[in-house]
Amino acid sequence: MFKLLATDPSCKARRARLTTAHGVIETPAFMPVGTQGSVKAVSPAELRALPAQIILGNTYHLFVRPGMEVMRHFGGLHRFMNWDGPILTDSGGYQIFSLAKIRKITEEGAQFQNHLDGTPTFISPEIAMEIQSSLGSDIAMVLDECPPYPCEHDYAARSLELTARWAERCKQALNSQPSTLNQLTFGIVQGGTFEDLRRASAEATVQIGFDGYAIGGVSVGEPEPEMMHAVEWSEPFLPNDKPRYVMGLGTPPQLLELIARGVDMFDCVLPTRLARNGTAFTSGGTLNLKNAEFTLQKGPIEDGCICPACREFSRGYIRHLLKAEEILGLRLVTLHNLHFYLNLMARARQTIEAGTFENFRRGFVAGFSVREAES
RNA sequence: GUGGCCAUAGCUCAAUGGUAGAGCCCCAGAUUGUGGUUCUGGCUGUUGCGGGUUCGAGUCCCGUUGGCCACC
Repeated sequence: MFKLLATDPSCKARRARLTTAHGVIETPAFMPVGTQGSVKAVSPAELRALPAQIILGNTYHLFVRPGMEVMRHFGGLHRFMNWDGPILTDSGGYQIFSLAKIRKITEEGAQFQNHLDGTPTFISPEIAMEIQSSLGSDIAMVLDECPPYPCEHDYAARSLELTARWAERCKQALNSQPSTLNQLTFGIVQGGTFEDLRRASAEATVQIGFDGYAIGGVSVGEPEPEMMHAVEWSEPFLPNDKPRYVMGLGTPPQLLELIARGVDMFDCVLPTRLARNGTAFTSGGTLNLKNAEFTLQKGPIEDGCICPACREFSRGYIRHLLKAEEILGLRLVTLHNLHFYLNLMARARQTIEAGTFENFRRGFVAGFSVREAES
């Protein structure tokens, strides 16, 4: 169930509410990534406190480890990891891109030599749906092929057609699985960086009919303008009354730019991954907290921030933890970065409701670049 | 006291008598449906000290200082 609550008068930004089996998601929403049944370095209790509304899991990764026998034994991913909120599971399509060296694509599906021990691992559209059903996913993603950048028009065209045929098979598989009645399923638009192919892919995916639509095949190495075009060329052909989800994005300014282009949902590893490498997000841009300039700084990562790291600890202490490779360091920066992303979405929701989103977006984007411009 | 081995970047160590290097540390940068990873740059030297041989010495010779080992 997806309900539009407000739209911005001067851009395509939407304020909406998506209802899933494990709860409601207020959009625009950011979804922390928990590939292996864990948002790296933080507990479900900490996620709830941030507050995260929904998290991601990954079909491919959970399929190879711990495997579906374990998952079914524990009654699904929610119970296994003790997260009772909504979970969206990526289908493994991205691994077709990221693990390109160890997989082969056929009409039937994707054959991997799994990345842990080389065991042959086959994921078809039907298997992807079955796995996500076993995981107890609230939002399942169809299996797609995510082609790399650059990608020739001809390959992108054949790829999106394969993705559409796989989407159709996912839909058929769902219809024969009564256990997935409470599960939402999203289709995925591909089409590379080509306007005609983005439209063709969007129309083909909408034709099949899903509970929501993702725009995939972005953040695969293309320049930012190409990425924005890929979204702009897909969005007009997606129904207004279904959620739109751009997969794998992005930086804080990118999220606001994409919200302005009509996107409702995001996931991205940047806040969690960069945190583990010592980079913190602030309204002025990113800080590499390992840098020597922070050694003696007593203030928080960001003034006024109410996250667990900023409430209690100084930049200098967190820098020390990071340099000393103390686990607490990357936990604190992860909590801060996730709070930053989630708070950014909360402010987007507030300003869309208030009709001031465009003003907020312009101000934030300008402020975020200040630091980069100075250096 | 005698004999032997050793001494090169902050650390651990390379370098036929022929432009003193590597790894780690340190200082920066990259990272977008996961990558605590990895990658890319950068800084760093009276080769313990003093002589000598040589066109040329980290390298060979003499002395000296310090460390380690063995033996009286």
